[in-house]
Amino acid sequence: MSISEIKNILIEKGLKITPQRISILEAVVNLNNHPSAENIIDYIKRNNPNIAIGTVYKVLETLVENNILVRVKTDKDVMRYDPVLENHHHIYCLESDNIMDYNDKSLDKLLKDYFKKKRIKDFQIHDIKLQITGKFLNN
Amino acid sequence: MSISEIKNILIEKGLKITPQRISILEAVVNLNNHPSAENIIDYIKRNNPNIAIGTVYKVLETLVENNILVRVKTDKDVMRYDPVLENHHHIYCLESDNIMDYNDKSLDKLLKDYFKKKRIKDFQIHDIKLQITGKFLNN
DNA sequence: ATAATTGCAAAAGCTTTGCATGGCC
DNA sequence: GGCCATGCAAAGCTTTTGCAATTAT
Repeated sequence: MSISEIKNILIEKGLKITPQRISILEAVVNLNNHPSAENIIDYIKRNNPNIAIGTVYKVLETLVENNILVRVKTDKDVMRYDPVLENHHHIYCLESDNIMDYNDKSLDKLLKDYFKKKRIKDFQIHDIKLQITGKFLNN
Repeated sequence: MSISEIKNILIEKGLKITPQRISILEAVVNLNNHPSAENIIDYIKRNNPNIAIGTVYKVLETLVENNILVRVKTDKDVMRYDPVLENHHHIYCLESDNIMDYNDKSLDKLLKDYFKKKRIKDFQIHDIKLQITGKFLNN
């Protein structure tokens, strides 16, 4: 994702464009691995050593509020961040901190059809995400 | 769940039976709402004001290690705990911190059949949990 | 111009840790 | 009796907060 695409995302949401916001969003997209705040800070500091930790947290908060990122929680204790691209599921590795995206249109359709028929009482479903846990083979 | 059932769970796992472990496990089961450590401490202190916070965390750790409890992932920043009864899914309320259990055998079968046919490359699925988010109506 | 954002440092959670004391088997 | 669990308090981490200085529109 290019810088101008990132700028467009910010503009669309009516957010001011700042170098910090650009590099943070760029980091999350480029790291592409559901980074924690710490991962993001490390990544940015490689090229731009002057970014305040507080700023990173504030920017992440803003991006989550504006639906540009979502928080992903793991069994461990650190918050991780994911770009909102489209609805997708997550694969959690039992043996490492790896989180992989899982996209599967036909699964989504299956679930959609299933819950169209089978309603949950007094509940309006907004969305459904799968947490798939397991092991990667032969790595 | 009775105290003797709770004791049996501990015995089965070869864990020593202590009043603290019993009341913590009892709290998680009775609260029945995916309590946080804080919720558990509050609940226990009603009847037994002398329990150390550190102990609660240590016991929770032990219970998770022994597969008696699992940690529940939320977008917020607090860890919550859930008894391991059977595989079940979670309904997250968008408007409150409520997490509800969702059991659905036919859904489980659907998913099992689906992933029997559709494999994920180089990955062995251990289990699949749904995170259903949405709103409760007319409450 | 002015309203929003950043940087910095301090503080605020939640959770973990170390060690002496006490309790379970 | 021996070993494991508990209590307590301190420390550790991640995240949040307040405010002055800076920057984007």
